[in-house]
Amino acid sequence: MARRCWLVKSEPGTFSFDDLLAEPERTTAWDGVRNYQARNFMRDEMRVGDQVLFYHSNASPPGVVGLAEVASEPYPDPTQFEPDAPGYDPKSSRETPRWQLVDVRAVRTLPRMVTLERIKAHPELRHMEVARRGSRLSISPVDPAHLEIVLALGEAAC
DNA sequence: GCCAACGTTGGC
DNA sequence: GCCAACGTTGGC
Repeated sequence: MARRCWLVKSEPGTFSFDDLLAEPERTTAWDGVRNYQARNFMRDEMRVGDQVLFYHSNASPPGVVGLAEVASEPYPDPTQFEPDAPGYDPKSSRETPRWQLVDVRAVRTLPRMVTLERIKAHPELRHMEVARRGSRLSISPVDPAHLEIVLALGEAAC
């Protein structure tokens, strides 16, 4: 099966790529996603080993800062059952959980972050979901060729 | 902090 | 099923 590539957004003030590196096994459950399209990607299409671009949103500047990978099969997001969690969903039940997630593991920090500005200025990368005006999707599929370009741009001498 | 874009909710 | 109101995202 062809390898799939993804981009996930995170606000560095909430959870940065350095925070991910600091986790045990450099891995965390990608919890709190409450958007059906993003959930469907995790539940139906992500596979262990898929490459993931880690994007800092609401940052200055915003951009891709690291490479990660999918590190688990999908499973129910435990925070949907926790009344005190921001992602608590009273309409979900343990019998038929509404929200699924995967684990994400850090692979490496990019020597040079690839800013949204550079992505938008690139003749091919400008077609990425994250470059779309008004794009709010927190998990999006990435063309493998685009991922390779982003990684190349993220090398120090480029 | 502003505000455009977008998703969700709920009245009808 | 429509759509206005509302809340959130996220660039700037």
